[in-house]
Amino acid sequence: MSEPQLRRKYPFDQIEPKWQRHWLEHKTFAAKDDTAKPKLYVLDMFPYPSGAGLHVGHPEGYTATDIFCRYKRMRGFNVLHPMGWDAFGLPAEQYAIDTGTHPSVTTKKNIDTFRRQIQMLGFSYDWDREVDTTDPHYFKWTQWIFLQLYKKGLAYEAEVPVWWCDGCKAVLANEEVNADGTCDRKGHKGVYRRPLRQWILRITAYAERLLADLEHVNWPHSIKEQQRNWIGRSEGANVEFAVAGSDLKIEIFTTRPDTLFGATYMVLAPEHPLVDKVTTAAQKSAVDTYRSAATKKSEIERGMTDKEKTGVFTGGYAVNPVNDEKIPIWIADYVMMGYGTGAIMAVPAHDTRDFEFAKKFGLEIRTVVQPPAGVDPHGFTGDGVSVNSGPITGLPTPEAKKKITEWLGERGLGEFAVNYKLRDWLFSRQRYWGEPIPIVHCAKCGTVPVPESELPLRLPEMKDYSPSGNAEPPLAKATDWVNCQCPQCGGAAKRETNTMPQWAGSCWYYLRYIDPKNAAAFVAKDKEKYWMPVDLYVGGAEHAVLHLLYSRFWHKVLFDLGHVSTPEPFTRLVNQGMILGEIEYLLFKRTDVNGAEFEVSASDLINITPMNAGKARAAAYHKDDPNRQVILGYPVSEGALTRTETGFALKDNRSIRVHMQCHKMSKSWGNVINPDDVVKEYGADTLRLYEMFMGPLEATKPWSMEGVQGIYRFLGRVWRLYCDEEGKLLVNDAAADTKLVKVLHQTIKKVGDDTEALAFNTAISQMMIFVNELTAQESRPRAVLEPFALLLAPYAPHIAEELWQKLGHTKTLSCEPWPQYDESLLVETTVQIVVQVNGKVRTRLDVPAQIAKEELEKLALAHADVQPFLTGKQVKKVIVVPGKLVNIAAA
RNA sequence: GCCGUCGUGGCGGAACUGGCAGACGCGCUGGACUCAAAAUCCAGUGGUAGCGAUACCGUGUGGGUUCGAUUCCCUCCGACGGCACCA
Repeated sequence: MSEPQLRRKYPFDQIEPKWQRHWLEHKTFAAKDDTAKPKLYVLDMFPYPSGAGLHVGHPEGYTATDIFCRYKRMRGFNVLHPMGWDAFGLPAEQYAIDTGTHPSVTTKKNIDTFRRQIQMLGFSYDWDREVDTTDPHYFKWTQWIFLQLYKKGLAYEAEVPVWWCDGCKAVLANEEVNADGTCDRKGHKGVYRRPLRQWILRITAYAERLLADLEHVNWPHSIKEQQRNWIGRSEGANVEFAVAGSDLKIEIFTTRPDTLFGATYMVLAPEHPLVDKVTTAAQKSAVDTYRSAATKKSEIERGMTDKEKTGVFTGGYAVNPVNDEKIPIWIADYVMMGYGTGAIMAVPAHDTRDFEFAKKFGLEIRTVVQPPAGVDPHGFTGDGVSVNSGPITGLPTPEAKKKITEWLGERGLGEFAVNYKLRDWLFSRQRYWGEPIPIVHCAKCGTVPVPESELPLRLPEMKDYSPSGNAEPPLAKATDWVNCQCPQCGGAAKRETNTMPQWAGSCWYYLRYIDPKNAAAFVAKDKEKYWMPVDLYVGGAEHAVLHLLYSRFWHKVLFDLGHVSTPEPFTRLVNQGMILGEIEYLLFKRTDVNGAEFEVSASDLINITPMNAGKARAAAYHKDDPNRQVILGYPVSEGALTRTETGFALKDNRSIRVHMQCHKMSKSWGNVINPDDVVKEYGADTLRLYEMFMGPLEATKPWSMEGVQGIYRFLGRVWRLYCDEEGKLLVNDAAADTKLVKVLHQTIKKVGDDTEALAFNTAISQMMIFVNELTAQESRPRAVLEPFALLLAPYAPHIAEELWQKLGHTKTLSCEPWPQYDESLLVETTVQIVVQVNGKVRTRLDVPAQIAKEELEKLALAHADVQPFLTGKQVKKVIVVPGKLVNIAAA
């Protein structure tokens, strides 16, 4: 591949560095805090500068926003488009532990690489606003915001069971634990619960607003839905059950208070504090055994074993407040301590879980909701009509809920309640490379915030950052740093040794860009007011519930404190889709007992599962093999294949079908495309344009090197429209013919409309149509080529600038106004009308655009190609859509 | 299991509020240029039948609404993403 250097179709290797330098030196894209122009704040999710460098996924979103920004500048907007680094985090620290290099050194190096790579793509960032979350001038304000939260009572310490990851030797947030019990960051398996003193942010206090305000943002439906699910609001009632023979009360939460009359037992979570008190002597050993087994399992393991329900009777009884019936109290691990009150009333007739449990343990199942006719009431969880339910008998479910809640309220037995799945945010990490939490622990004064005047609180220099493994953060070893004076009483005190999680710095970075050098405030009020909110935010969907929920939370706190002027930070959010590796073809082979290999047609396989072991890329079973012997699939080159009616098959043996697949780019799949290589071979403009041409921004799509070459050819053709092989200008002042002018104006309209709508792929195809049209012509009129350079500029800015300069302009085209199209030129004088008979196209008519309906109908009916389809039939109806078609309904 | 998104040629994908399905690109086929190749340019390219004009079929499946459905409604199938004993 790399031997004969591809002949340059145009000198991108000279043009691109030239213009990148020009833009940087002239600060072409510096945003001015200029209130006269309409503002536009376009934000990219800033990257974590990993050692691996830029990935082709990064430029996808960055190119999209860059095109939008460049376009909007030409439309007269004052655009803020910044970039920075989310640079705290584990990999740099891990690297430090492995090599002894200080994380700040690694971080700086990685940032330099990322900056170089990003600048090499010609993005129009305002580099004077670059931020770095590890810069003390930046994290000073991260710490400051933490103190505002602390002062508002939104940050607190607690000894709580937390997710501990043996692999990372650190606590994970709920959000960092995968559903299968592994760590989200590294996939480590040893993740379990352990109690630890933690800093926690009271995000639950904002649950209602975080949910409600989703109504007001223009975000993808799926992201909003994910946030709603994560917050998990549900309405119901808290109800108190007395414990029989004692003064104890057990509070439960239910979303179905209307089924209270069907409660035949109660379940406590094994960790519930009242378990000991309700357990009878006879049941004590059984309960203890069950409980210790349950605590050994993590909450995730419990969730995963979605098989048999388990539980133990405590021996105690509760009294159902609605009918004074005694019901047994059980403990079972299908009830979680972390949700609601950790206790439930069990209504086996109308709750799936309770139903299963009751069946297993032979507990009473009592129907209290009558389902619609024909539905089995046992295990019916939908809405119906209450039966056998005292005061609410006969009421439909929604009314029954309301009425019984009122009834409980009047008697002091319960009340309306709202519950959330959302838990408070575990905010501390037992690691070195993060923002120190600006808190001092004093024996006399307790927890004391570091005075704001002493911020930033820097990390101490350390030689050994390795975590001790016993949950003692590495900072504890920096005794000179830890031992300090209490800011309040002046006595001996110790600093907090936990650090903040990586999410902290990214919670507010979009605010710092607005005023990145301000030493007196995290952002000046007037500037904040001018630039906020962010008009467009583009990034990956993987941040749906983490970063995006956390930053909304912080923003709302800052809003309540009067520091920012908008309740939501990001007006519009767009997720760019993932770029997958190239499509590969797999040939499946089976080995028989003698070791001979047989090729197997993919059409005979089931359960084809991608895998990566040795050379094999997928595993499958033969559809007729009851023994399920594993058959492996190996990559095969496209050249060995041929097309058949049913798909791709081997050239040599057409009965052997191959399987097509593609997956996420990753080192292990060996399908990673490095942007550096693409830029070197084809140039940045090609990379930008290709990534936008692949498909809709939001879609997941596979990489194709041939597609890159197609774009490269296109840019070569663009270049040759303007100049010859020696670079001599071909453009002349000859008049453009009307057809060309028309295509130009169509292109101006479509590229403008599509860019506005972020439909970059179709904008590019329109530019291709324009170039194809012009290539077919002899003349090269300036009147169409000049505006075209401007249209191309947001997409392929380097080549556009160079051509603009060749056309004789001395200033950058970045500030030129966007070309205007002339509506009158787009109007067709004659149009082609489709004539259908019963919905099928039978002929086409070229007619004047203004033709009368009746005239058109007459022409259509009389047409020679139409007549044969009408003979022997009666015309029932004729539909005429002006400018489009005539449809004759005949029978 | 629940929630969400989506199924269009050989491939990536177009198609405004229901109105010519397959724009544009890739790939492939043929041609021009060349000693030859690369590059470039031109032409063709959903399937089936036919020399042909043309005809029939065709937007995951089955149905419905409509003069007309890739688009709207219902059923089922499949893919992807998220959540997962949340009371």
